[in-house]
Amino acid sequence: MRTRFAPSPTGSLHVGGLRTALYSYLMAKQTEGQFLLRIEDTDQSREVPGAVDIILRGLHWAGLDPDEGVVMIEGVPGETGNLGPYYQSKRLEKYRHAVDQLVSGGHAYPCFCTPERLEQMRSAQAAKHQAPMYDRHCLTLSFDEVQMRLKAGDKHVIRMKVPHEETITFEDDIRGQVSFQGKTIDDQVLLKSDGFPTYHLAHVVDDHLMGIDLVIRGEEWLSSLPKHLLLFRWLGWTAPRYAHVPLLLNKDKSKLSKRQNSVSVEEYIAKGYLPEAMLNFLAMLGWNDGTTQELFTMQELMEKFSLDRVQKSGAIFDLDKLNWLQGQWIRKLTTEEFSARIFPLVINAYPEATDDKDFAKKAALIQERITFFQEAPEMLGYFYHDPFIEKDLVANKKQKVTEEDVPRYVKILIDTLEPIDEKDWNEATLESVIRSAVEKNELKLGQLLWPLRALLTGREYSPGAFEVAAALGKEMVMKRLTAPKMEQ
RNA sequence: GGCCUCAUCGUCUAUCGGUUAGGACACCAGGUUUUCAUCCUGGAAAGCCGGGUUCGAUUCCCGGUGAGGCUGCCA
Repeated sequence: MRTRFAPSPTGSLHVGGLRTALYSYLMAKQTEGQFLLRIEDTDQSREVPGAVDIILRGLHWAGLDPDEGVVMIEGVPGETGNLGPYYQSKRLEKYRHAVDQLVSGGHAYPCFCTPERLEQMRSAQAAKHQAPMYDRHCLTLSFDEVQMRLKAGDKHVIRMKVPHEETITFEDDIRGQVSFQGKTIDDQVLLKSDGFPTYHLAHVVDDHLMGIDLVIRGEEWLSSLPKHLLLFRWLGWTAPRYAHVPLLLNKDKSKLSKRQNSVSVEEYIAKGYLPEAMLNFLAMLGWNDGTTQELFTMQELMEKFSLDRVQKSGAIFDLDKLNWLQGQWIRKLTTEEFSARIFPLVINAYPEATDDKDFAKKAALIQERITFFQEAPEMLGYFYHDPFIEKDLVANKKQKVTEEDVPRYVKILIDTLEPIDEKDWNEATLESVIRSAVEKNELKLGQLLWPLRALLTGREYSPGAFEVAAALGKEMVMKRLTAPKMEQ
């Protein structure tokens, strides 16, 4: 099966687009088919330089590299495949050819109406509570007049001539049977006056010529599907199958928008989301495998995904769930992977960490404690510089450590830890000696551990006291206990 | 306004006529040999409304209501 993703180069890759790309990719891969990328750059006014690069990089990040069409070649956007070009702006003659065929078949006609006239017409229709539709004014022009104006080079568009008496019925892979009455369908512009096609024409021509047999796209396209089907029929082509996926929604249930959400994949990449988490999240928004499984790898998605289990209603883009997934996937990384991922961030903040042979050990301590790699430097800072200790931090009511107790507890800690030999300095030893000190002094464990941890890290929360002390080494621990950098 | 689509906990969803309507996120409570996090246990939380079909409807049909999408020489 051949599927495609066909975004417009408007500057960013939309998460909704990434989801349809994912579904398309999965459908292609399940059947060992191809997943293509085509760039829909037919609106010159909306084009943004560098946009294709962004799209390609986003897809690559997600692991959805296209097999054919516009692809990254040695780091720059290029094209591969023999059904190109894969940029619509380079396919103008193909659209022109299709349009000629439609016009000569009587299914399309030139329209010379000015934007001003169209606007007037629409507001008049609105005033009468009528659906705004082209009134077919230019269809009343005589053959000779049309020829004359064409020859004179009058500005015009080509519109499709929708049969009003017909009802168009079709089968959508997600929604089932849907039908439209011809009289409610507008005579869509197919070719703009600048010679570029509109989406409708370009989609039909390209998806036919590129051999696409399943089109997966957002629900916002459902109402223009009858137009597309008409075009396929008039051109004598077999239409592909269609699957209109439910929309991604804002909290207020409107179509996911920039105003209310981060909608571009680049933003999520920058925030440090794992592609695994994003893909998992996107797959689950509107699809499930029928079991209670929540975590899916790309491999599992490839095996289990199916359109008939895709939801019909829109899904709110719930960041809480994404973040939970992110945490799950962070924890699934091996210690080595996790460590390698946070290393550059940490040495950027603490160059001292560069030569730290035990970095991976420290990294392991925080893997269960963070959701984003970016949190790592902050969580590891005290390993690389002596923290300032706020007075209020060491005394802690809940741990039954009063300000007056602190000196005594610290002394117990020093007396307990000092005798330990450097080579016995590890979590197990630390735990056992501190436990016996607790017993001997009739204290609660927290009464020693809280001040210890606080003095070592300077933080309200961190990995456990034993772990931190072990990782820090005896020298540093003793230094921080005996001469803490107190902050008043 | 017209056309189209959709409708189960706050959110994502399971259920293919018979269930104490299940799971997950979020939330609340408790536990997990100090904190935070993780993890575990428990709790609260849903079939939009009205008809019909049926022995029996969340499930099938109709109507209403609500929500969304489209209604551009944008995609």
